[in-house]
Amino acid sequence: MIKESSRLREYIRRIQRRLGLVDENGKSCCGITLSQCHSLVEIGRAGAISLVDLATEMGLDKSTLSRTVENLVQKGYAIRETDARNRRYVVIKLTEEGNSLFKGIEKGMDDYFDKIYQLIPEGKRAQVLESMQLMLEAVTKFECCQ
Amino acid sequence: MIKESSRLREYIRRIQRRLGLVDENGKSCCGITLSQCHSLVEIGRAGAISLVDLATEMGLDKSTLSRTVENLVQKGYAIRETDARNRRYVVIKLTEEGNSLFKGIEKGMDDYFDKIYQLIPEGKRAQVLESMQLMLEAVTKFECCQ
DNA sequence: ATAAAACAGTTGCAATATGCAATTAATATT
DNA sequence: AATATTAATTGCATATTGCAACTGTTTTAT
Repeated sequence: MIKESSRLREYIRRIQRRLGLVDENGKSCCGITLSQCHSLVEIGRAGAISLVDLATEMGLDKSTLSRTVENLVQKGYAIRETDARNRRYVVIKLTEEGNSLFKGIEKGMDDYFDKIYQLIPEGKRAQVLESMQLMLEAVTKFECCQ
Repeated sequence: MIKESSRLREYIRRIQRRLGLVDENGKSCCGITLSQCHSLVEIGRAGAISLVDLATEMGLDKSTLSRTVENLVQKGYAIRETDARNRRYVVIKLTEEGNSLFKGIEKGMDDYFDKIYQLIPEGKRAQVLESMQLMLEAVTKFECCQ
């Protein structure tokens, strides 16, 4: 007999793998790498963000993000300005072009999740949604209280 | 009003991020890299596997896996033998030491998911489990039928 | 007020990961 | 028997990542 928590683990493992593939596919259409894509989306969501905040948000070293942002700037998708109120900070934003790329990525992901959602039996959708929320709460609780 | 599929997307996004952190922590205690850890677990689960099968299973190029396996061999966690029945193949297996590392990783992950499962309200656990299964079915269906 | 500490960001360095293409060796096909 | 296919390895190029050192800016402490 298999433990229920093991079943949970296995489901999540497989879902993660599938979603990883989606991520990979998304990459190829952007003309940017996956890391750059992730950074771009974070910047787009934030609107404007400093380097350390971006690094913290993404769980990566600031040096890594410094370079990734540099790449996005090179490609014309982002700009860096020094923060007038505190000149240690840079304010990272998307350019027009970066913003439309961001919107495109967001739309692509939304479309994907629309389709996924439709593939869940209609009578089960609300339950799945609630369950994902419960799942998120569980993993979040674990983080802070372990 | 936020679309339900967008809520789904956001939940999954955050869960993924949390689980990624777990993965990262798991890494540091192993003395091996995350990629090596993933490969080791795949080999451990398979018992014995060829390089191409491993690469296919993990969705990576066989050259990448060739090197990762080489690293695991170097560290004494895996062995490569040529398959007697078809000498083009190598049979990749874990050594004693690799196997106990594998078991340790599996145990760590199982313990983690046990705790997560306990953090889900008792009356909701069965529902969450069923929902994860439905979610997996949905993303799998999308893959094959899109 | 000035010296020291803390902080944000960048850059040099090293390790790892990854895919493609070419190569080698073994097996299957014609 | 010759050719094609397949499994694995290796050379090459690129990307990712973190740590540590360094610069410039702001905050804190004396």
